[in-house]
Amino acid sequence: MGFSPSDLKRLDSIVKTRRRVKQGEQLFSDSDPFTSLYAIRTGFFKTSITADDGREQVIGFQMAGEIVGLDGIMNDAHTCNAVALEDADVCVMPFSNVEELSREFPVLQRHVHKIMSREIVRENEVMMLLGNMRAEERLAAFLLNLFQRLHARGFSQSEVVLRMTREEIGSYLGMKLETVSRTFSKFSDEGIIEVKQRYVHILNPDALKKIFNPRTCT
Amino acid sequence: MGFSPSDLKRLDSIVKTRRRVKQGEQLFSDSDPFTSLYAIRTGFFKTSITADDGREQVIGFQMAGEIVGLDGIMNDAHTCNAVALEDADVCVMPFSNVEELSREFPVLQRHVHKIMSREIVRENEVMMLLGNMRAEERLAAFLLNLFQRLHARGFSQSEVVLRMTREEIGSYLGMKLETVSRTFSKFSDEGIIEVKQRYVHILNPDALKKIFNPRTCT
DNA sequence: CGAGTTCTTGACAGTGATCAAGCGACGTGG
DNA sequence: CCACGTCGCTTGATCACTGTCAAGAACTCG
Repeated sequence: MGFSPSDLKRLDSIVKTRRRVKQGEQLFSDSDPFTSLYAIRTGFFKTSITADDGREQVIGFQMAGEIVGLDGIMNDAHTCNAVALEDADVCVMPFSNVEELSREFPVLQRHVHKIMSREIVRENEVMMLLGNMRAEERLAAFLLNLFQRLHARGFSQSEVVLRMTREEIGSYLGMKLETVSRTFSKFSDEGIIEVKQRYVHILNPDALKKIFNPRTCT
Repeated sequence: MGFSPSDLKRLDSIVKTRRRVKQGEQLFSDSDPFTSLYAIRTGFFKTSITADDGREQVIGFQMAGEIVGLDGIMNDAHTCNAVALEDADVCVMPFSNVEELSREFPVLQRHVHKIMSREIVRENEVMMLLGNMRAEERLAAFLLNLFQRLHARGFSQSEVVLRMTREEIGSYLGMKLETVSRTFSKFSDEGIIEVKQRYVHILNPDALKKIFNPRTCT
């Protein structure tokens, strides 16, 4: 990409610190001081915020290649929690280094901006889900998105063992765990998927797409 | 702030282009090429996305001092629409200039990052609203947020003439316009607010806070 | 002043929440 | 290796909140 060896060495310094996070452990939590962004190398995370009265809202599920911690930049303190849903390995990227190198390498600068913009656009889409869609549409969208991301990482596009509970899916999608369970069962009865606890097998992806977006997928 | 006159001149160049947007007109729309961020000088905007089947989701309402267009960075194309809800005046900030000057002035760079992070955090909060809250809580949160922002800009903290319709409020909050109207009426019956069409007068802000967050405001 | 838009309100219906019970899977320790 | 306890999942019955449909009132703007 046109970098000199010394450039590459400096760029590499950003990702040299690693941190392991065991399943169930927090990578960071609400009100922790913000120092770094984290690039997920392996593993699976959920991020969530907690209201004063204790209600939890899952903000997203993150997997290898994705970045967490962007929420902390604003106030130099994190505003959400990141918990590993399976043993994970992350690159710790001190944000001051990221900023320093961004000033030097426009390609990196652009990349950082795109990552933040992508997160904004992703959340816009979630708002559409939560504001306009019904339970079946939400779960269909969730499954399609999850499988698409897994497939991009070389996993099967039709089978998965979920890392999150029904309750966590429900929190993300703005519905109760019972409704998640019932909707899974409904899809199963209709032959669209096969479900057994955490195991999910997509039998008819087109049917899911049709549920997600009735108009365009006729 | 320690800038030389020539620095200031260059920084100023970022905000020299102005654009007027009349009520009802679009500042940009979905799939427009992305070139610039826009800083609102005066006026009031809504941003929204439209699903393939036509359903609209209002993403946010923006007022003086706020930045719109961040969604476009990701793909060099906008992914939402920005419509003026009252005559507006914006600074057009070509994003390539913003990036160039960010490389030169760390203070500006940090500022840009914070703006993007703030937008991410704001959307996290909206997800909490949409995923966990009931109609009354959503509307209370909406009013408190709106008045807080207006007050920070020197407007009354108790009276406002809304710029948006019931339908737009409903879209933002994930509820139907009738529910918005009924909830306004309910607050009015309870003596918490006075409403007449677009005019809203907060009589009892503490009651609103209690509705928004029952636990902490007892 | 009149047409069209926006808002309010009522009656009713439906989706999803709540409450409750039982089942299944998994892990730990005897 | 099996028994048991815990946690997560499924399913049923009922209920409440909000959506839908409808009509009329209030307001806005040409």
